Amino acid sequence: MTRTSSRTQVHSQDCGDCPIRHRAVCARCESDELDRLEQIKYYRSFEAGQTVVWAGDRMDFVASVVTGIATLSQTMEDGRRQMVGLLLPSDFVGRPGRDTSAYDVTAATDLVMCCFRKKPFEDMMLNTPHLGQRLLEMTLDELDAAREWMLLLGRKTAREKIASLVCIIARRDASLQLRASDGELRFDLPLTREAMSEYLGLTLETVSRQMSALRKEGLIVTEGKRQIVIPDFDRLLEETGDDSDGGFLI
Amino acid sequence: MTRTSSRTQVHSQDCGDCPIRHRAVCARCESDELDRLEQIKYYRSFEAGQTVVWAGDRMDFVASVVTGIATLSQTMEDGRRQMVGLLLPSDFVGRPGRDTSAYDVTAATDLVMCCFRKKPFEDMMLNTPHLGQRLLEMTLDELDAAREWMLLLGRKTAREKIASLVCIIARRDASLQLRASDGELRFDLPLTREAMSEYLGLTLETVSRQMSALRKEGLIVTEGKRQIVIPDFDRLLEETGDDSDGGFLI
DNA sequence: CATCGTTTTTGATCTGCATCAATGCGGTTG
DNA sequence: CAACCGCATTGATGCAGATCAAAAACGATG
Repeated sequence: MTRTSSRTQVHSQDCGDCPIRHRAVCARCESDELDRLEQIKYYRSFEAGQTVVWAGDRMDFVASVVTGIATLSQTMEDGRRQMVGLLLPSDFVGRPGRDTSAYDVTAATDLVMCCFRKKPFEDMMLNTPHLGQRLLEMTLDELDAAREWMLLLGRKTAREKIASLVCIIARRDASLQLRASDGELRFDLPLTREAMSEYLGLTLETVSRQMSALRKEGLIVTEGKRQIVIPDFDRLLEETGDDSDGGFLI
Repeated sequence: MTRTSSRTQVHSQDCGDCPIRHRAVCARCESDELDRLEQIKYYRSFEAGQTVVWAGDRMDFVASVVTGIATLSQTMEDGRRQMVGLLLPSDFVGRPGRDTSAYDVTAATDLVMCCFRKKPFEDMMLNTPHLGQRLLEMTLDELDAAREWMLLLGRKTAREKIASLVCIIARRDASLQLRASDGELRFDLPLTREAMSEYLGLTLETVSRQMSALRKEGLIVTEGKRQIVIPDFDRLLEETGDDSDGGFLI
């Protein structure tokens, strides 16, 4: 299966404070529309751990992540939590046409979001076709990501889940990072063990144990608090259970 | 959390052979666009068990389910399978802007699909805003469903998974079925134990055992091959682990 | 109606991950 | 520097669901 997700291709052209992430598309929008966007946008900052909105709360804006990481999570009555969205810079939050959040939105790291009041944003969508088209494309990408995630949750072992997550972060982060000549890959893993466990449908103890196992086997190296080095990306990939081709790497 | 999914509201207005499912929206499209749609559409039938397309295969059409049930599945190298989409009549298949299928598409029951050659369909999307808007809305609904599904896969027990699936099918099917006066709900469960296990991330043995357990406790009654009766829907709902309000029932 | 293939049920056993519990490790604060 | 806090690691044990295996139910077919 060759999965040429447009997510990856677009990523290198991101513009953090553009609501629709893809500079090439924005440039095609009429300039007065862009001006109007400028007028209705504002920034909000959050500290790591803070909640942006709770599931069920009124949410009268849509937004895109400028810097940091936000998560979407669902919680069951008894407290069991499952992350259902991981938002990196340039990712979009919020659903046009709905006025309450369906998920807890949380700042996993210090976070800056670029917000747009929802009503004006929706109005603009009506007469700016590119906006809707771009949003559709992004939503389809997210749906693909969600389905990949479902395979992970439903069928992968703990070890495969961990390897997959590390590879996913590495891929999404790597465009911004340097890659050493020998294929070594160095980047930040900005999630706590607990956040990782919520992403993977595991307990944090299992996450910790499996991280230790991968470390002992030399598949990953941890440097300091959150910095991670992957000496051989392809070898780690083999632990994910995914198709070896994968369609695209980095 | 009140989840007023537009999926449910729209459902009662479905038109099976309309590509975009919602008659009220279609009616707003200019009639010559509708005519052109008519010209490029054609029907395909499949028997239960047949594969519509394999992951990675060329897919030069988009389609909507007319009758029957189709599934989207991902397969790992060693054969582990996870269902990632369950398509009932009026649901949409295929991604504009991608020419290979990312998933195995399979007929879970006898199936009729209404297909549109992709190129003309994409052309038409460009100058029929409503088409894109409707598609965006449907994709957002699917994303919400996928995220609900992720919670099920990552955090629910086998028992909760089974109860959830039965309730999901009951809800989606129920609009077409009769509901007895005493709150009893009778409908078809058109999935094999294996298909259920692929949906839920379980083995078919576990599915069978948990179905038996629910049957013994009187939460469900099976009549003949695939007919299911839920004597008390609310009581079954309590077994799903979901918020008791749920936002919307049936 | 007997036979056969498919699907489902049930049983016995095993195991991967959860659970419960304690210890370690920086980083921050008084 | 000591005390403390949040986070991570490691250990001991239990259990839900997987696995392996067999029998039963059901429908189709000659």
